[in-house]
Amino acid sequence: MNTSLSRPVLSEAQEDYLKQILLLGSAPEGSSLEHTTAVSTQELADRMEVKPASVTGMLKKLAELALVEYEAYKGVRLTEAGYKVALEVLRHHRLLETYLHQALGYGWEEVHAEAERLEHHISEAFEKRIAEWLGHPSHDPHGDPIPTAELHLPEGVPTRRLAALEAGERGLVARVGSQDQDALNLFAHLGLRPGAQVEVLEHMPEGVRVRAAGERYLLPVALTQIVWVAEVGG
Amino acid sequence: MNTSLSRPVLSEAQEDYLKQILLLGSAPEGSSLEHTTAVSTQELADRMEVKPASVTGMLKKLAELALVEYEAYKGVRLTEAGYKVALEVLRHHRLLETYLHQALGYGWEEVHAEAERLEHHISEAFEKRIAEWLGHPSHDPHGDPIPTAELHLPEGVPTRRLAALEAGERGLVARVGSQDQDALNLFAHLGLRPGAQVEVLEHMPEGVRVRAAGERYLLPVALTQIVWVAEVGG
DNA sequence: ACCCGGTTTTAGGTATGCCTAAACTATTAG
DNA sequence: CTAATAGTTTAGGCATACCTAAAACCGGGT
Repeated sequence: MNTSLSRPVLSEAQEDYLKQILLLGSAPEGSSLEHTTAVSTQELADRMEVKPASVTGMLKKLAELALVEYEAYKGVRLTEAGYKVALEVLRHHRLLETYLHQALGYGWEEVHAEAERLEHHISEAFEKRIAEWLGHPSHDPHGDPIPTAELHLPEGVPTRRLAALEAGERGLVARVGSQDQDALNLFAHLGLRPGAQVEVLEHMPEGVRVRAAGERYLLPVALTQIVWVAEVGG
Repeated sequence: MNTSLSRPVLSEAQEDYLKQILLLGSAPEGSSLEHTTAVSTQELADRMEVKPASVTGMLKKLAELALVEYEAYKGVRLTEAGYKVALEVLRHHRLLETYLHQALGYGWEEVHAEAERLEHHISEAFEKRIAEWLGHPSHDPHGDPIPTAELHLPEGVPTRRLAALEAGERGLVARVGSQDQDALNLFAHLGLRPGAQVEVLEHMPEGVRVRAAGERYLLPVALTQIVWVAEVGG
């Protein structure tokens, strides 16, 4: 009954590369392999905190395994097989984040680092048990979609960046798309979490004045690019 | 607030060696560093499923880190520092086993493999949260004692091997001390789990006739050495 | 058309943790 | 007391996954 008979055993590093190629190559709301773009060596090197030369080496290895299509000087794309692996890793990650939050009381801003380490080490049995415990959730605590057991990414409701709201508009935080711990801590502190209501009060040169959790803040522009907002009634 | 400031970052392999040196060097009921015996290269090689040459190499490295005392041809012992690390790993392992059993519904015979992989990858925060969720348990699902947060091994009630009971004697299974999955599966199947009552019916050349969970079995001698039994009323 | 600077790749090196094969040590049997 | 044998260590290799330094590429601006 093992449905992933064909899955070769990959190293932690290899899984991480595939996951990052997926994340970097996907549009913020993209969901299928066809909608991904090629990812550069540099981008990967930055994200993985590794030198570009190391990335080149790994990409060659992944290309040999037919998990990516790689042409020198032109960036990488996932193959169908590589996409599957990336989604599996992403499913582990996001299920773990959700479980840590719901079952163990971690703050939504704390779950990333722990999940990052565990995602490569849990069995399919573990994945299944936490998914069942959670009732097969569709989104993690950051608002990111969790790939299904069949490895499809659920479509989300339409969202816009917080930066794109006009003064006076309100919305519900749908997703906080940051990997940066400091930014997450700040958002958590401000009560700007998925599910919360926000209102844009005013656009200023240094940022955006918003109201969230009953308080007003001036949010630097960079941070308003990271928060995705859905219609209030939607 | 980090209480383990001094703890150097060790590799997974190094942690595993330290753990096995502790387990192999401890008497079945032993609990302090003074009561441990030296462990041979061969024993370690067998347990870790690795060649003796590899063990020698690792022991040299651990000796340099002052985690073990090692003299060529004479086996290894843990130092105070190595003992601490080993207990920490053991605590992670046994807490995880307990958590998998209690919180996620794993069978007591299934938890070992999953815990084995996860023990090296959980944070102190994770350890703390599952310990709290479990109410700071003193024993894992196999009946093995869990080192406390302060890294002391709790004393157990006195136990004897099932093999040592006279015909007609009864007792409570206190501990099933096996790492072998097949043996565990068998015990689980027979209902011979920690907490269950057993009675020795008869000693025979090929094994011991016992009654457990209302049924009678002939248990091979080797397996009766693995099961530890406490007084019924004790 | 060409040059410059950033990006990417090549070449060569490190550390870990395992392997095999061969040399060595210790202990036990005769 | 020596010789066989079981246990151990040394020597030399391999794969992974990183690194630095230097060479190769490529696209934009003049």
